[in-house]
Formats: sequence, structure tokens, C-alpha cells
Amino acid sequence: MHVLAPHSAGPPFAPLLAGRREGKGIATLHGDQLGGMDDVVSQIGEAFRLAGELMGDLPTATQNDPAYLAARCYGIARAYNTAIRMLQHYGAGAVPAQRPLDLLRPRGTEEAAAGAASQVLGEAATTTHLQEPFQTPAVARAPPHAVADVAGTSGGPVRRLASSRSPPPAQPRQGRRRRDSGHRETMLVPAHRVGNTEIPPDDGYTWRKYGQKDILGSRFPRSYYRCTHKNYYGCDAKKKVQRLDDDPFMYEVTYCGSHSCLTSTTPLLNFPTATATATNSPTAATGSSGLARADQFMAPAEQVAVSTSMHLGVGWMPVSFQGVVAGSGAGRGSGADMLTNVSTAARDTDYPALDLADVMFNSGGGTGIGMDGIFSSHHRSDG
DNA sequence: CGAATTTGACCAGA
DNA sequence: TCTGGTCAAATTCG
Repeated sequence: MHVLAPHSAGPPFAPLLAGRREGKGIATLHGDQLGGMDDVVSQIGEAFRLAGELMGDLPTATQNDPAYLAARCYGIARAYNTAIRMLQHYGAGAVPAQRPLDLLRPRGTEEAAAGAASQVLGEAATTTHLQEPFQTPAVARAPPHAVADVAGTSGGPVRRLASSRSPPPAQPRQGRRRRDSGHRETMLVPAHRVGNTEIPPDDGYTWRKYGQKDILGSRFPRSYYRCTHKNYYGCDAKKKVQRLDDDPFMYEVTYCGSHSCLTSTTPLLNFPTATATATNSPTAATGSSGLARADQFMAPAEQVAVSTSMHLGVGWMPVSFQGVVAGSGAGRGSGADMLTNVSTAARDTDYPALDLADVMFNSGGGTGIGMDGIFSSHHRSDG
């Protein structure tokens, strides 16, 4: 366990704007990883953070992209869902037995939309996905020869015309293995709709790219990442990022293995000051969980490693509900369909979650200052 | 100089 | 044999 000293300096996005080099991965929280109250606090903070991001995107995103908005709202609501579930798990009866997933279940909509949403939510309920915003260095809009990975690269696009590499080793390499037989999970991630749409959003982990391949039948290359902390902690988490052929604004990300490191599992959280204050208990500040941590609790070095998702974040779509637990491409296209369905539901139905949104966005007293107040106050949290 | 990316080669599985 | 996944030297950048 490492104690995260209270930290106050600069705007909350400062670490994000500092030009970090590493990509971040999405955090998937599984049932056996359910932690204590600090985790719950982190989860709530994550939901706040996602909501703040959405608020920032509203001026542009609302114009012509209901699917994008639906995805974002989905991510927010799911974050709260996860918090509720964690509370129920943690409280063991002390928490009212509300069904968290009902927060998102559409009422009285066409079955397609409702079915899609229910499927998604059902999956989230069973695996307790904690979807952090995500960013990955993968870029693949243009042919691989013309475009290099952008986000998170230390040197930006690098293209060599000719390789001067050494000849192959005299002795064949040994121990190279494939087909990791660990946990695999595929998710669909929308690309940014504002700013650089070439990169999927941050997911809160730090990844190091170790390969890129042109995949047969795919227009875009597939990028391979492993956890940055593999060497230090033996963390075997990996992920593959593949841009969908039929939807260039969607990435298919497959996670292989799970994080055994702690430092990579610190997706950026920007707790509202009030929230941070309310939860700034010793437990919250010193919790051992690898889950998100308010960045004002972070030491500067740790802030460097946090997510860029504050301004890049986009909710993730789990694909495993489609049965695509393993195997890339199996769910290709379906995820987009799901997104569309969710989008439809979002347009045509009212959600109980609106109550939640009302609380979130109007907590300041109906003048819209609720979130503004929360997040603006937070802007000085790490100054 | 260390860390991260690029990219051709290598390897394993289908 | 083909294809995807991984390795590792070369390269780049801060």
C-alpha cells in the first residue's frame, strides 16, 4: 500500500495536459476485486468525472451524434451502477436492495432498443465492469505505412524508410508463446468525436506498445500493448486495439490477462472538492486499492501516470455480452449495432437515470451550477 | 541517456 | 502454409 499524500497544485487537468507518453487502459472491475469504501468512493468519483467530461462535450456532441451521447451516458450510469453494487456488496444488507441496473433500463421502448440495453446492462451486472475512459496509442485511419501511432508516443509518428537493423540472431529465440489462456475480454470503444478522432479514449492504465500487425481482411492494423509495469511487477495484462472496418469511429479492444500491478491501475479521478472532502478519510487517502484515486491525493509522480481521459474520455462498450469473450473480430459490427440500439433507446425513452442526471447536473440549485460548481472548485485541487 | 515506438523477423497454432 | 502474436534491434524524443 502506498499512501497518497494530499496534493494541491495546478488545474485538475494539468497532469493530462503535460504531454504524457503512455496510453491508458480501461479498468474492468470484477466481482472478486470488489474492494472497500475507498473503492466505492473512487467509483463515484469516476462517475462524476465522466459526467464532467460529457458536460464539456455537450456543446459539440449534441449537434449530430446521439449515439455518442448515448454511449457517454451509458458509461456514466454504469459507473454509478458499479458503485451501487459495490455498496451492496460492501454493506451486505445495509444498502437498500435497489436494482442498480434499473437505472438504465428503458421504459416502454421498442424491444430492440430495450433488449440491447438490457443485454448490455445484464452483462455489466454480472461482470461488474468498471469502465474508465480510455485512450490508446493506436492509430489506423490511414494505411500503416502512412500513419504512425499518435497518442502516447514519445516521439510521435516515426517512419523509417529503410531498416538498418542487425541480421537475425544466430540462435533462434526460445520461449515465445502465443494464445494466452487467461482472461480475455473484448470491448468496443468509440473514437473521440471531438478533437482527435484518431485515438480511442483513455482507459486509465498505462500501456506500452510492443507490436503492430496488418490483419488480413482488415483495413486497419492491429496494435498490441502490454502493461507498462510488466517489468516491474510482472504484470501480464495486454490488450489489442483494432479499428473496426465498418465503423472507423469505433475501436475494438481486447484485453488479455489482468493487471497484477497497482500503479497502472490508477485511472484518473477528479473528485469534486466537496466529494473529496467528504470522503477524505484516512481510509480513502491511504486505501490499498488499485482503483482510481482522486488526483489531489496523488503524489506528482503518480499524477503523471494518470489518465488523459479527463478531456479525452469516452465510455466503453463491453462486447462480451455478445458472447465475444475471446477472439477478435467475432463481435465486429455487433457492437456498433448495440450502440445504435442504445442510442435509439436514449432518444425515444425516458430513463429513471434522468433522476440521477438531475441530481448530478442540477445539484447547484437548478441554475446549472451544480456540476460547474463541483468541477470548477476542483480545478484548483492540485494547484 | 532512459524510455517508448517502430517494424521486420520469428514463432506457434490452425 | 498461412496468419496472428511476440520479440527485439533500431530509432526517436524528452
